[in-house]
Amino acid sequence: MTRSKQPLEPVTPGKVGIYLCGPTVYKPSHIGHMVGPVIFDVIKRYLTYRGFDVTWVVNITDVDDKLIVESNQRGISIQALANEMIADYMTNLAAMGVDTIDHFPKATDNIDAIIDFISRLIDKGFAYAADGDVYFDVGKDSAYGKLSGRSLDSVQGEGGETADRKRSLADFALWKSAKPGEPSWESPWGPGRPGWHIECSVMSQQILGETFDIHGGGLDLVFPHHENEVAQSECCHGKPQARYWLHNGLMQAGGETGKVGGRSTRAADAATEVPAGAPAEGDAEAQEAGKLGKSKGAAPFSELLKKHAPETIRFLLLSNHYRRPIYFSEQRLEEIAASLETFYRYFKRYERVTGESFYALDAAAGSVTTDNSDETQAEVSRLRQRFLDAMDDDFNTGAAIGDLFELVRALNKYVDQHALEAADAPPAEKLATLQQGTSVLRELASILGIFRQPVQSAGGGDDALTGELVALLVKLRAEARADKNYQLGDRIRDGLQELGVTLEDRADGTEWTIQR
RNA sequence: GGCGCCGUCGCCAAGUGGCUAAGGCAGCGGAUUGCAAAUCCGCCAUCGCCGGUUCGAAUCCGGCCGGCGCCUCCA
Repeated sequence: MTRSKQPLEPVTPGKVGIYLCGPTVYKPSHIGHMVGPVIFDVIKRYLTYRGFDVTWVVNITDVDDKLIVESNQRGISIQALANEMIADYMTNLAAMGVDTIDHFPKATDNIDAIIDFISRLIDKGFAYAADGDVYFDVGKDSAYGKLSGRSLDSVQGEGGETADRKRSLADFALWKSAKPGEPSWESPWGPGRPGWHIECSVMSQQILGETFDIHGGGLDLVFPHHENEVAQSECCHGKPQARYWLHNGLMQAGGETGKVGGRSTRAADAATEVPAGAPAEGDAEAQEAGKLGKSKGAAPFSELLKKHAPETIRFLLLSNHYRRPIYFSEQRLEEIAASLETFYRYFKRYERVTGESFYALDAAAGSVTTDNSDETQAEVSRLRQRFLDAMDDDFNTGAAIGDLFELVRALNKYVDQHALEAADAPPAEKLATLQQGTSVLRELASILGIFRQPVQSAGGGDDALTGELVALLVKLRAEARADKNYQLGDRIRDGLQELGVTLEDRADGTEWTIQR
């Protein structure tokens, strides 16, 4: 509520309760729906790493006008629709590596509690029933508007057919009476269903308590959703609902060049200089910038997953500070994928040198950095500390990732300096230093929830035959080179390169990778 | 119109009063390599514009320009 960073002081020392507003399950999720979960997954991982006992709740809103409309259009029940979209959401979360959510409460599982909650608000005079509807009376809440920073008279409120039942247009529905054919539950005010905001007030309180620590959601939810939620909760029990509010920036659909909106006026300038109808049009969809959402028709997340590795998408979401908007484009994802190769190549290199898989390293073992007499060890512990400082500063994952790149460079340098890759039997203490430094990388990466599993092996081809064919060409090239027939060898290599196969000659043979 | 956010290297992106303005992608030079690839080393920005506060500002204040979000469903 202070609109500033504050030190974390949990309600209960050592424990942290987090509530993140989840999806209304009426359509397949798009990439925007993954932003909050990925960010809070990292937040939970970090707080857990720091020794807190964290409980994280993500609600599922499975009854709402939008579900009714969509289910009618498709001719299925809202339960069937909800189940289908929940399954889609869960699949997408799993792909993103978000597996730290403790509770997924559903609105329809908590109707009784919602009715109780509304009754209490009526009893306290903060809400009133009208023709089967129940509305929250914003005029009774002197604090209304404190979260989003707006004054009551600046709130328009929704008009429409219910306008005449409300005391003020800014009042919002806690309970909506059912029209014929609509799903409904019995209540003291007649058959109906919950309004949009009430489920979050109720379910957060049920699981995390009246006052909990962190409430999150997209920036677009600040008003009216969170404003109304705070109003309901705090009028109901008279205590603060959440101690800290974290709102993530929204995903912006970017153009092909990655230049979006205000990031560069040059694109706009150039456009005005170009005669209408000339080049620039290209791909109208890609030129458009703005928030993703149903109005923009963002692609289902499952489609995106077909084209890009999950880890690439996760990395994109963590590559800047969570409060800032994320500019999304195909080109951006390709750049991210290219930068990730630096890590993947190091992991393979580490395995060549030590015979041990990076992924087998113990993520918890990285913390022991005692000997700083060695230059590399000193650098590793310096970067580790900088990473943790960045995370302490409002979960600055963008800065933290920068430290990861510096860390991998320090480790590559160490391998180079001591020629560990060339040596038949590298000195044990050198290997120990390398292993120690690499386990720090593993430790820090696990906080971000990245590099947890090997990505599909970069060797190997689309199918077995491709792999065998490449292997055959590599063998032929090796024979040509053995005969000093470099011309033929290079022709094979260049030809493969044109097909997207890159060869790397090493002391112990030739390694190859396919870019797709 | 009201409320809020933002403008840092070709692109992405840290930094919000004082070390040489992180890091990535792209690019250039070098080491290495038969040549490459990979790796390492080096080079590559005075922070939208104007004015002010200050010993000192990308960082604070004011104005301007540009962009975005919310005010109606949206993570």
